[in-house]
Amino acid sequence: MLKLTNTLTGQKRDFVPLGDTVRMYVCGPNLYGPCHVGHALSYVVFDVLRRYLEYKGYDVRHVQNFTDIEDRIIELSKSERRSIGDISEQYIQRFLTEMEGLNILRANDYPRATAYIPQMITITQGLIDKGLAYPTDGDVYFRVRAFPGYGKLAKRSLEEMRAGARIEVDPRKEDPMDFALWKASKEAEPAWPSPWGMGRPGWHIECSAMSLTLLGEQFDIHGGGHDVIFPHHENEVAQSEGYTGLAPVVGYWVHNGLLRRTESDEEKMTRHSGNFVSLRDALAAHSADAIRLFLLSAHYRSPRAYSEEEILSYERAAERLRAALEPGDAPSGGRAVETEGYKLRFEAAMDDDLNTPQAMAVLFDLIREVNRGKDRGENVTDVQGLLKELGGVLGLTFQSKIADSVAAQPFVDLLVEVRADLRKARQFALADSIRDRLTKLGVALEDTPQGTKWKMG
RNA sequence: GGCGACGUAGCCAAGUGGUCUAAGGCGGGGGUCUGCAAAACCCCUAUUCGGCGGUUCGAAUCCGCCCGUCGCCUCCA
Repeated sequence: MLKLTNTLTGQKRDFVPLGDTVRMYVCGPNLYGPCHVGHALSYVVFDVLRRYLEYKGYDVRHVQNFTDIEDRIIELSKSERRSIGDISEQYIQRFLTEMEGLNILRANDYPRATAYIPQMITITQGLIDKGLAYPTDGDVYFRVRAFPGYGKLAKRSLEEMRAGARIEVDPRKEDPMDFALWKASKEAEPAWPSPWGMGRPGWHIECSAMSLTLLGEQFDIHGGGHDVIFPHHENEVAQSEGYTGLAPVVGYWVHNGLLRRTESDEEKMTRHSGNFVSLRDALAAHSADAIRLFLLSAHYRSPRAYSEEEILSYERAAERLRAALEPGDAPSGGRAVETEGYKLRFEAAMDDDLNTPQAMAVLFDLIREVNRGKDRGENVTDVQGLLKELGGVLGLTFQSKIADSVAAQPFVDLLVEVRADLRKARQFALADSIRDRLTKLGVALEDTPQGTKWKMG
């Protein structure tokens, strides 16, 4: 039985979906810039959650939003004199390419905020009607003190938050913690007609509108980074539960820990500070498997530091994984290796709030089992099958980053053949010299009883 | 200042009351195999879990204090 930690209750509990299909909403990116590895951590974590749910036999409906209307996109649009649609389209394409590069499964829906303006207006009006929101000068604010549970997700009282407020208080707000559902449009900004005049939505309302529309008034999982608990998700709870009168809106709030840029930096990655490693750069330098193994090597709720060196160490581990899946040359039908125990261990680890470090340990034990079986001349197809299946739950591709250069292939083959003749003639000095030179060029040779194998990378 | 996490080998990281003289990865050392390598396999690499006290028959795991680090407190995955 899968257990998940719910941020709202702070407790790890059995995962029981509300219906036949698991409904999962994951906070997606603001489209004002490229994604970084911190985003990748979050999306990989929820990709693994989805894959594991599907492995366990659930149907999963996975929705991830695109925020295409927000202060920063508007700023960018002004400074670059491009339309919001143009900018968001560019970053959506880049996002999808990078997700594919990381082997993250496509969500069932990628709703864009601007496509849900009518729903946001409906919810906003509904909250006004219930006395949970009030319009002022074309803005509409949520009235936090009218919502009794405000602060329950972030586990903070209104008093505590008011005391720590570090932003100048807008005098039109009834309470400093009241937040905008709708903002009156300023000059030269995108705007939509509403009962309160031309304007645009606040940031938080989009997720309420899209999740309620696409997943229903109550759904199973809502994911995102730890930094988005307050105010974003806190406000979403207030909006959604305030509007529908149903609680909880989300069965399991799941939040991943944040990624820092480096050990020495001691600061989380953020785009606005420029303190980040772009996902594109990471993908250019490393295989998807190495990046995924690195991101999954700590529990998803732990904060991490990005480390090239560490990813490189997982590059080697990923290479062992690939090698283990190469067919053994033992006659088929030999003694098969027992696999059931490994499968159970893997499931027990994943059931325990997605303990991916432990699940990875099972994978590495399986690799050893495969290699041992190969050495003994046993039939390892079953173990390899399990390794591939469980690795697949973690979204591993078993592909190396650098595809062997097709053009160079015949020349390498030629050198390897020449070297084989030299070895036969016991001309070892020359043979070794060829091997050394090839090694320096990035071609690794391996002499096996079946002949010499080589690979690039 | 308030709230919440965390501190385990050279590095990363699981484990949260007895099976822990602590998983797994990377790195390092030795061995088997090999013409020599590589890969693979085998063995070794924390009697100890930030420090000091306490609870308990028993603590890395619970409690208290201290030291250090991080996150949130309307930009944020």
